Amino acid sequence: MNPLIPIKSATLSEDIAQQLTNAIVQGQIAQGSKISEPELAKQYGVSRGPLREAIVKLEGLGLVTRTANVGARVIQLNIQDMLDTFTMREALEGMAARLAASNMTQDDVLRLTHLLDEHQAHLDAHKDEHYIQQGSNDDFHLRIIHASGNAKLIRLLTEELYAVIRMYRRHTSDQRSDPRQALREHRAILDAIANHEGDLAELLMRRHISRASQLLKQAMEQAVSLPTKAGLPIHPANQPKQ
Amino acid sequence: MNPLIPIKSATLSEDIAQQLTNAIVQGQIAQGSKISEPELAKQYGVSRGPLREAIVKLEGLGLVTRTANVGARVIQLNIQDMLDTFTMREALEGMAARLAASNMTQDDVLRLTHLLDEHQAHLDAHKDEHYIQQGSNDDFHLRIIHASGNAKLIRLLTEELYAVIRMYRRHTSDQRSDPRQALREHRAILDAIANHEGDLAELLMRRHISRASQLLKQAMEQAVSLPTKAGLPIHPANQPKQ
DNA sequence: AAAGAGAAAATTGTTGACAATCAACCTTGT
DNA sequence: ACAAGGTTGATTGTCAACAATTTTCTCTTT
Repeated sequence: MNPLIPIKSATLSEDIAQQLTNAIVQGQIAQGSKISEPELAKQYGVSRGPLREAIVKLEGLGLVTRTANVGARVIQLNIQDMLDTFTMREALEGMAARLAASNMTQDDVLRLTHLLDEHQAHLDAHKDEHYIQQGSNDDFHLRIIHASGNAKLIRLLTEELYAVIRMYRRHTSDQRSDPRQALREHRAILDAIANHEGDLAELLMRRHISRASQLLKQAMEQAVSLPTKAGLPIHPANQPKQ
Repeated sequence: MNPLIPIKSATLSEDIAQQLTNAIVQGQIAQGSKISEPELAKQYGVSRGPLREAIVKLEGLGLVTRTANVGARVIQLNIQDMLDTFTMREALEGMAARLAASNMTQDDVLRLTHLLDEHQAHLDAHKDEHYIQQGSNDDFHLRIIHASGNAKLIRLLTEELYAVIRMYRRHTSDQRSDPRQALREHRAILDAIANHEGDLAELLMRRHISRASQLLKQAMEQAVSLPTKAGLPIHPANQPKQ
């Protein structure tokens, strides 16, 4: 289905890790399903060596769990884990906002303001399309994170945690999220940063993420009470255990 | 030098990862030195397969950096990375303290109080031996972290970050750290938790860690101005590049 | 003698085969 | 009929050899 498509990086194992990550985040490999090494190896046209390395990496990213002599399974999204993850995100992105308030120059702030203006314009033009907003929502957060100037923090948030976060957002079609409210909150955060008010920036970022987490929670609670949603097919053979 | 010693876990790769982690944290493998797959494989008496998996895991832990077709090197400790790491720790353990303030029962608090009393007694008995205090210092922090009840936070702090943190503490013999002061701060944090004052507990934990980070920074600044310290041997063949 | 190009050695990336473990099925006994 | 035990099949863990890339050394040239 996905036999060695586009991006060729230096090593096969990196490629596979990338592709597997995307496949899992986008739900092409169902959550809770088993990862069969021979099957995937054949599918991607590589041997089991690089594939195993990729799986080990995914385990580090928290996308799969491995048990010795049994194999790897894609994680099963659930409310508690989501809340736990977003609480961590609160702490980390809150700190990022605080640091950004110290680091960002007038120019940086101006560029971010323009970005938010674009979001506003885009919002006015396309009244309903929430999903496109998703990407720009990320944009703002990623900019703040990078503006923190903390290399370790950047790596943790953008390379290790974001895969799971995106997975949660993607699999729960949070239609209830209000892009205009989010934009207002973004502006408030940016204001605090522009005034170098680290405390306030952190507080606002935390509230912003906390609110998003509550919305996601409601969406997930509604989802479980509903029949299995489309887009989340569970193949009989891959069914989660127990 | 370390050919397959004690702990046998389910899989070779896990063993090796564990042993390599210890060897790096304890400085038996010098920072900045190259990791030779054939050499280590022979040393541990395994083939290169499991060894490579272990190295991939260590890369996830941030203990080594890998470059394609070149190999892995142990990280090189430096002040900036230390500060970045401890800033993250501030955010995360601060949040852990806040959560602990909500979660811990009267009994939990009592048990932790006893632990701190033991530390006090130990301190009174052995006036000077800082290094033993190190372990008990960890104890307190680990207890708080676990008391947070946030599984993701626990995993991140205790399994992914602590190796590097321990490495920083071990390699910079921070004799300037004052165990009694640390103990006082621990008591203050615990007080806040006992009173369910999340805000205060977070604030105090942050200050506590920030202070430790400043002390470490001073120790590292002093260390670099000194000749190569004993316990950090750099073999000619393993010398860091450039 | 120094610098650069080229060849040789060593190391990493990848593969396919073998060994060990687990899961499912079948058989057997009560 | 059901439970327990063993057997078969498949999957994971490990190994040793091959391919590709990098590094080192040597030889040539200026």
